Amino acid sequence: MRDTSVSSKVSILNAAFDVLGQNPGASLSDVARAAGVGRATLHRHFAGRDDLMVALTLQAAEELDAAVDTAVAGCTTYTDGLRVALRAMLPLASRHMFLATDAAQTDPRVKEAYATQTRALTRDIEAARAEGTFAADIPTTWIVETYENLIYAGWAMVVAGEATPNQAADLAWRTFTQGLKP
Amino acid sequence: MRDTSVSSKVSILNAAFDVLGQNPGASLSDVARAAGVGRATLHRHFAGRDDLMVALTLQAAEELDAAVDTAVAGCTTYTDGLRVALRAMLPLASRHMFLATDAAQTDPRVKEAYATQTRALTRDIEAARAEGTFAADIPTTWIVETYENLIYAGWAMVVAGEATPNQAADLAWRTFTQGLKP
DNA sequence: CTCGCATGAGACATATCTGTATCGCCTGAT
DNA sequence: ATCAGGCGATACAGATATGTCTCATGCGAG
Repeated sequence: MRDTSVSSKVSILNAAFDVLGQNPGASLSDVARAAGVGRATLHRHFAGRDDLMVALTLQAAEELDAAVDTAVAGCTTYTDGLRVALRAMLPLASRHMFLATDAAQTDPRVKEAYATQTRALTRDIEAARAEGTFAADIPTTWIVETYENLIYAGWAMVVAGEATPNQAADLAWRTFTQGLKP
Repeated sequence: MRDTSVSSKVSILNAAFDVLGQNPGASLSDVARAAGVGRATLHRHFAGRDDLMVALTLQAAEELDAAVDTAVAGCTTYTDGLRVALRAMLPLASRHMFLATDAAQTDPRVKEAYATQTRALTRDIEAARAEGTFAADIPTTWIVETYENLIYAGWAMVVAGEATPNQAADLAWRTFTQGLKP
């Protein structure tokens, strides 16, 4: 078998991340054109829009897992793990948004991937809390919410050209722990 | 003139905030049904989807302005103004999102409303910075980004039933200024 | 060189959305 | 009571998206 099939499938997924990320209502024709493949080829690899959305979401989850796992490999504390995970996740923020999208949320695999992701983050935050990183009277759910939204904020800075990914990650982590006061 | 016309127009706008806020790709039939009016009536009040989006965005901007203006009336410092403005904006977060949507961004009135909103927030943050509220080495653009994202985070807490609007606003403001550390 | 297979282009049918027009009904004003 | 105007329901046409199928092409494996 030629390897063009896997190649075009990857092209479609990458183009779909771009096109559907910027405009979730874009047509599959737009996605196929952006991928440089025929519309029929897209339908050969994905049954339809829903199938494509599920594939995108699962790949986003996979990429996030891989990036975070690699990044936190050398960390000795959970707090430091959160710091480097934020740095690793920030450039993938636009893909991470697919996880939170309701679109493919009905698929059981997607639901499981999202739940696993949230559960892992919650667990690490609880562990970091035990290390004394967070105030005792702040709910864990708020910490999770803050963590994710600061990642988006950082990525917005990068997209706006106001910061490099690492600068944005440092700003986000500093704000996460200390806030903006002098 | 009977007042039913303004009534149904308001119904449509409110339903559109809900329906299109939750699913931007929803059809105008869905909006009309949620508003409890016929599809034809929707077209009588709004020329089409674009027109409706513009109306939603302008009303969101207007509501935000009014809420913030009322809230900050008695504030003596810009820093305190930011604090109470956050509290006032948080319950309107789902409508504020329409301002950031690219959908109606081509309309000049929408562009102006969005630019005015951002400019006012930037100005107030600069003024609060002069009051010593923010560290000198943090860019104003990042402060703006953080402010808006913490509002969304707070609203997410409210939607999830994890906090009341005021509790969420307090958490957001505390995180904004001091971060999450003990 | 020849064959297999994925692909691109395009035809085709179907479904949904959209915008417009029409008609009868009902409500509230006079 | 009468009347004007807003409304719901419905029909209709055009546009777009979607899913399926066919056919010729080109590239690589054997």
